[in-house]
Amino acid sequence: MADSNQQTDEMLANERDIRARLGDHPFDFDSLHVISNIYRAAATIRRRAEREVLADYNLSWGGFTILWVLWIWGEMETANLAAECDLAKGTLTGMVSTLEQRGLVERERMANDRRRVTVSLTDEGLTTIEDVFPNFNAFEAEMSADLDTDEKRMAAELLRRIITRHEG
Amino acid sequence: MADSNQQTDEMLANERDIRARLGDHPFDFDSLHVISNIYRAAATIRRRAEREVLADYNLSWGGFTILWVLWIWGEMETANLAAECDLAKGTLTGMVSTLEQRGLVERERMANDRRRVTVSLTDEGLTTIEDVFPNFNAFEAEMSADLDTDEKRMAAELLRRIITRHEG
DNA sequence: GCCATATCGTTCGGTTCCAAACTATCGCTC
DNA sequence: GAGCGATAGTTTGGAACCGAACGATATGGC
Repeated sequence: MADSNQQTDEMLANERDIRARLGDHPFDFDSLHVISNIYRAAATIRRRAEREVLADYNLSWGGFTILWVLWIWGEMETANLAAECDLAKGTLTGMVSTLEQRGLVERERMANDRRRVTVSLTDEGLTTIEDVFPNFNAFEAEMSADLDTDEKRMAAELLRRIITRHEG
Repeated sequence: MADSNQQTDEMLANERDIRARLGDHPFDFDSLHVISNIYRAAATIRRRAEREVLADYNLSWGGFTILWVLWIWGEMETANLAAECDLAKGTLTGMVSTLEQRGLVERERMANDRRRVTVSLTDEGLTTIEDVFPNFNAFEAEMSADLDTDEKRMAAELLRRIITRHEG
């Protein structure tokens, strides 16, 4: 009992010390909150998407993204596909292999440059993404339902400024 | 050459088909762009943070987050720490073990309930996070440097609305 | 033509992460 | 006070992911 109180006292003292320590320095809390909220929102979105939408189709976030990009852009070289999906090329190789084994995409080595490989949707891949995407888009709408249209566009624009500054 | 043109033609035709297919349905592009930009921004931020800031201290994003949370909040039970770090509790176990082996945090089984475990910073963990955090915060500022203060607060608020709706 | 260099995709080793199964402990009920 | 749900942390199995090293192919200079 006395032990437990002592623990609590120590904890409170610790917290005061720590807050004082943080207060000492002119940290940039506005930047901190933007960055940490971006990360937390992304993690929440991904977990929920995989559980509530993609699990029904046995797709991971990355697998879905690959199908989506191939759907929008058509046949693509591996390097471009990796860039578009925002994945390391080594990561992409494995995931494309998985999708290929499941018959959703196919690889083809280019005739004029044998180093290059293109990836494209199979018929089954096409029907899959056509099936998944409406559900995924409904999920996206639900996730952002507390924002009105202007706010969504604002958020997208602010994020775009962060992304493009640091990718280009 | 004719082969290459044929490929290009096929690709263009594919793209037209696909765009037409997308155009057929009333998809919610505003929601789509918010969600995909959140995810892409988060991935960019994490990769750069790990490479440019955390690698010097041999910390992963998750490891850094644990140290940071313990710094701010002091000694915490495992379950609360997992929630605060936005990690599955099983994930936390492994990462705390790693940090413990490196002498940055320590575990203690609670006396009044032997199931519970508290985690806290060691002295070395404290000096580490005191050393890392200013650099990390500078990195956060750099990542969001194209946003002015109002825009940062706006972005943080919009993201908070997405997070809280779907975590609470 | 031939070697040096650059550029593809893949492979490899390691970490992060989750969900589900498991173990140990607690608290409640009879 | 013995059993039986509930709860806390750990273990397990597997996927995703990165960076670096690798092998194969193309290209340019000599």
